[in-house]
Amino acid sequence: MSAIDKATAAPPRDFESLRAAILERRQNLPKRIAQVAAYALDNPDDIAFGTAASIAASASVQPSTLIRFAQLLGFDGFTAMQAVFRERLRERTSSYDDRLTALRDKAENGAGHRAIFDGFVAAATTSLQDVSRSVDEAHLDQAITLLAGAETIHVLARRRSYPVASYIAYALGKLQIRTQLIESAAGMEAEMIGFATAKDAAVIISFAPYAPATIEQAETLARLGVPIVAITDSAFSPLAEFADIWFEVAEADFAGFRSLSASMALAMAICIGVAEKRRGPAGRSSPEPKIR
Amino acid sequence: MSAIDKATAAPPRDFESLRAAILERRQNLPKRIAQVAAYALDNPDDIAFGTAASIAASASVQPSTLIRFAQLLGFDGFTAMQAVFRERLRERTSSYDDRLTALRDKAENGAGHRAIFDGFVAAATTSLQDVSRSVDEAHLDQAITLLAGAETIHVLARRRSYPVASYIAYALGKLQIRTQLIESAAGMEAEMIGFATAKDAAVIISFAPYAPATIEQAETLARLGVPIVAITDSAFSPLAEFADIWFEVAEADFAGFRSLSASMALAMAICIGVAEKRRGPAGRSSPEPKIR
DNA sequence: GGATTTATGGAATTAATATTTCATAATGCG
DNA sequence: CGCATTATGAAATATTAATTCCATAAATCC
Repeated sequence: MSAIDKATAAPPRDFESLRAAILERRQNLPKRIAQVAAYALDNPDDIAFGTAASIAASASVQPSTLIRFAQLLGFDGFTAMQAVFRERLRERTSSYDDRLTALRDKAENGAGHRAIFDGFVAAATTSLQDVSRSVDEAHLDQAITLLAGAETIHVLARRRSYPVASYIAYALGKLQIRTQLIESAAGMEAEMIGFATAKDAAVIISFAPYAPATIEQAETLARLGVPIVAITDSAFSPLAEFADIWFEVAEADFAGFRSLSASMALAMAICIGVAEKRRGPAGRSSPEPKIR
Repeated sequence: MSAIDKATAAPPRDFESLRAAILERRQNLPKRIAQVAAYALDNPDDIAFGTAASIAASASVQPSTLIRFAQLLGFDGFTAMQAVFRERLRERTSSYDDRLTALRDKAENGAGHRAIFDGFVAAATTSLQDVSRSVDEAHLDQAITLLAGAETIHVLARRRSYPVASYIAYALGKLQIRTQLIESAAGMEAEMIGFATAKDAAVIISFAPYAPATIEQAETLARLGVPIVAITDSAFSPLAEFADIWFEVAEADFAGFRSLSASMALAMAICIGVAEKRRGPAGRSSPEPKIR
C-alpha cells in the first residue's frame, strides 16, 4: 500500500477533472510519479499520441511508473487513462458548430452563467473559423485598393453593427487616415453624407434586419458616386446592390445576439491594409504601426 | 498486380495531399477499398485514434482491406498511414499562440493582405481561448447580481474600448434595461455622471494605456458610491482599485491593434445574465430573448 | 540505527494489434 | 462462356506494446 490512498474509487471521466485530481494531490506524490504528473499536464498531446514506452522515455521514467500513475488516479491502467487524453483532443477538434448547439441547449434549460459565457465564446470562435474560410484574397485586395485611393473614408453602421464602425473609425484615426463616422446622435447624418464625393469612399456594415436608415443612406452615397465597400451577411442583402465590393460575413448567434468578432477581424485587416498601401509599396519595410 | 498502379512511389506526407490523392483516385477504386476511402475522409479522427480492427469494424470491412488501402496510397502499412492522420490532429490542436507569432513574422516581412487578416483572426481566437480559461463563474455571478440590482446601468469606455461599451448599450437597450452610455461627443460626461447614485451601477472598460478621462470618471463614480464592474487587462490597472468586481481580460494584439473579441464575449454574457436575473428565477423557463 | 514500509527499475509475461497468407469469390477480357 | 486477373474474407502469424512481477533501493518510523 502506498502513502496515499491507492485508488480513488472513480477515475476522472474527462480531462478537466483529471487535471484537477492531479493538481490536488501534487504535493504528496512520490518523486517519479510527480515527474509523470508534471509531464502529463505539460504535454497532454504526447500522452494522447505516444505509447507507454515512448512517453516513459520522454518523461525519463519507466513504463511501469506510468502505469502506477494511472492506477493511482483510479484508472485500470495506462490505456484507460490515455483514453481521457485522446477524448480531450477529439473534443477540442470537434467542430465548434456542434459545441455551439450543445451550449444553446444547455442555456435554454437554464444552465449557469458560465454556460452563457461559453456560448458567446463558442459563437465568436465559430464565426472566426467561418470567415477565415470564406474571405478571399482578391476581394480583400480590391477593397483595400479602393479605400486607399479615397480622400475621406466614410464609415456607416447602425445598431448592432455600430461597434464595428466605431472601431474602424478609431483604427483609421490612429493610422492617420481621414475618416468620417456617420453618427446618428444629432440627426445630422443627411448633411454629413451630402459632403461626400466620388473621390471619397465608404465602408458600410449592416446585417439583417438591415436598419432602414443605413440602406437609405447607402443608396444616397451610391447615387453621389461614392465607391462603397460593404460588410454584410448574404448575397441578398440590399447592400450588395449598392456596393462595389462586398463581403459576406456569417456571424453565429447566441442567446439572440450575434457575435461581432468576424466582422471586427475583417474590418481591422482592411484598415491595416489601407494604411500599408497608403504608405506606398516602398514603405513595406516597416508595415507595423506600433500604436495601442 | 491491381488495376491501378499498386503503389505510388511516395506516400503523402500530410493530410491534405493524402486527401487529394484519395479524391483523385476515387472513381476507379475497388468497392471495399472505396468504402474505406469514404470512411477515411468522413471520419479522419476515428482513424487517428482507432485500432485497425476497430476502424475496420466501423467501416464494415476487414482489417486487411484497411492495410491494402494504405499500401495503395504508397504507405508501408496501416501504421504509417495512421501517423498522417495523427499528425493532422496535432497540428489542428497546436496552440494558436504559435500560429499567431508565425503570422506576426510573416506580416512583418510584408506578406499579403490575407496574412494580415489571418493574423487578426488568430489574435481573436487566442484571446477567446484565454478568456475562456481565466473567467471564473463566481466573479461572473457577482457581477451579474450587482448589475441586476441597479436602477440605471452606466456604461463607460473610451477609444479602443468604446466599441465594447456601445455594444453593451445596444444589448441592454434591446433587453429593456435602463442604460446610460457615457458619450464624449458634447463634453457633457461630467454632468451625465453627476446624476448617478448608489442605487445605480456602472460597467467600465479600459485597457492600457488607460484613457485618463475614464480613470477620472471611474473615480468620480466610486466616490458617489456607485458600484462598479470593470473589464480591464491586469491586476495593476487603476480600475481595479475603484471596481467592486473586475475581470482580467488579456486580448492578443496584431499589427498594433488588440482584439476585442474576448471583452465582447464577456460583456454579452454579463448582459444576458443581468436580463435573466431581472426576469426573476421563475422566468427561467424562457431565458432566451429572441431579439436580433 | 535497525526494521518496516514504500517506491523504483528492469526484465518477464501477457495481451493487443498489425500484417501476412491463403483460399475463395467476383470481375473483366478474349 | 471459360480463363485469367483482381478483389475479398478469414484465420494464422509476427510484432509491438501494456502490464505484472520481483529484486533492490529509498524513505519512514520506532
